[in-house]
Amino acid sequence: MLLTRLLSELGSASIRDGLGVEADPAVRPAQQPEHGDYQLNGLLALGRSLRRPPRELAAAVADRLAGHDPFERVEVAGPGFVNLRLRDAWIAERLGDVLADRARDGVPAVDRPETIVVDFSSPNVAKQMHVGHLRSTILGDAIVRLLRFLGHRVLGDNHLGDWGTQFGLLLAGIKRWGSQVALEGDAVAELERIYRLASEAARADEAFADEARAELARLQSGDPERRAQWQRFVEQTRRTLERVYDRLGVRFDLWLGESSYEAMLPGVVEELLRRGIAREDQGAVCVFVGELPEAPEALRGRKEPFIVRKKDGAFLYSTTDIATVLYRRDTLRADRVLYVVDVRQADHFAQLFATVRAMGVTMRLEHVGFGTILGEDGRPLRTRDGAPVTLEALLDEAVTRAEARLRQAEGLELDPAAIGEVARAVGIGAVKYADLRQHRLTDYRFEWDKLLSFKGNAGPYLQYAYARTRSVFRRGAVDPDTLAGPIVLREPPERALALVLLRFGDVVHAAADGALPHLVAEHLYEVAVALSTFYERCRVLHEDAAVRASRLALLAVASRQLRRGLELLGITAIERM
RNA sequence: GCGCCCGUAGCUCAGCUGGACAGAGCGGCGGCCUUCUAAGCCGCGGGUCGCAGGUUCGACUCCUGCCGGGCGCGCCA
Repeated sequence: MLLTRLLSELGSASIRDGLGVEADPAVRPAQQPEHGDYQLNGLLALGRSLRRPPRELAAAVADRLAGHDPFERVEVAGPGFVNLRLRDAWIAERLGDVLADRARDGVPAVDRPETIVVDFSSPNVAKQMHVGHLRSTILGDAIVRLLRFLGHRVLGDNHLGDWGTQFGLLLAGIKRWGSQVALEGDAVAELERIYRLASEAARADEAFADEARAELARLQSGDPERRAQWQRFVEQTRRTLERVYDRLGVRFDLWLGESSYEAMLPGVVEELLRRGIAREDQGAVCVFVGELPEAPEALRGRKEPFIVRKKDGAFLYSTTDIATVLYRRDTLRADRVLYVVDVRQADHFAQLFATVRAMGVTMRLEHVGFGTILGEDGRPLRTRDGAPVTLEALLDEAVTRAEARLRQAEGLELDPAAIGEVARAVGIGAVKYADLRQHRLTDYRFEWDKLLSFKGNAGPYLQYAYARTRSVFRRGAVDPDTLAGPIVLREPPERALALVLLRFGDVVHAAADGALPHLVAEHLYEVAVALSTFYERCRVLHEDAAVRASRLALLAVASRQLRRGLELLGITAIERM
């Protein structure tokens, strides 16, 4: 159930009946408990446009609203708010519906499913993943899960950087510094080493740079030997990547790297030229995006071009990105594409979108940007020696630290054999939660002690809250899936918990619509807090049958919602900890 | 130079797209384990929402200017 939608519909109908106009009732959860559970703010705005006193309008609407089933109290307050207090029994019944809805936990699917491509993670071949890829991977995965849960056909696509200039450098570098032994060992680390040497050499030594360009030309013209070498790079890299994705629990539907679009590139440039969207300038083919009628405000009048072919004839990632848009439209039949990419690339996407709009592309394209992960010093996260932190090392440290914390915890309900598994779930969950906790656009500070603190708003707290619910079911020897209530709300903590739980549908929809997983994180934290308070004040198992049945049912909804919410964020729920 | 983003409690962050006295976590102070996990709960203290104007019945939210910080801007991705 979407509580806000339900209340909005009642609100709109009451405005229609009472005032004879169509208007958004602007339903919001009440800020203060004295104001009730929900409030209508819409009459204030309406007062202005109708030039009538808002309180008068609010009174008319409150009148129409008052009779309806959900409300215990409807009252006009302040300058023209309508405060709504929901009936305990109504809340309990709706929660009963959620309890019965085992498939969706009360979150309705969207009315109109779409095909949505989510472009995320997208690391480079021949490089290890480092923290720079963490947010795209975690955020992208959560967004995929959210959209998919709402019934969309979602294609998570790992748009690998598997084509381009770096391969010329790599091929030339291998000839010079490659070690067959090392390549058979940790191939990606070796490739990375060679790449570093080669890119340095290319800067210092023109002859070597030429050599690299020649290698690239041979690769791109289909030389079989180089092609085979490249293929090996891709395969070796993919194996290394899969190891990290496995640990993170991340899956893709597609691995269509940049090389997949190679054949389309000449055609893209031709079309742009033919249609007059691009023109040659200083030997390069450029789209002067600032001149396009499709240009957004921020790009209007900009002089810098969007270059789609270099003066040496080579294509760029801009070209590939255009081809990718066309492929996603024509072959994947996407309605929407989400690019989960660092916000610093906002200009690139603005240019890309304006260019493809000029080509007649109408599907929804959205750059889902995100901020930078900062170290404890407030600068972008790096190792002591300035190198980017690899994801593998980061995850290792998270698990190690989690295990150390678990071992020093008192009252552990864990047999030693299970510690490793729980440490993995807690460590990795903590890293993910630290990322998903705040608005994706803000830069955030990565602080080990905070994210693994095991107290306050951190990943382990949510996992702990879930584990506690499971513990009650175990101790009571009840199967939560067979509980049927009925739920009766007796104590304030029960009502507070129930009300929070009823918001889940609204939250999941809002999070999916805005690609804002932090809304789910925030909600789960509220559930956990409400649950802890409930737990503190209300006994469950040692009560008489009716109270016990009701509280177990309430707990079952909370338990499932935590599990579902964590799953939507890609965080493992733990049975015991 | 042009453009984008940010500035909210000592620290880390929310603030639902203008609404009722601005919220949470950490840290500080004080309480609570003979009852289903104290990794918890309850309470207290803490903010001129960078500054100055403007629009509005009403501004953390919208507009303008300034200050401070981050980032992006022809042939890398």
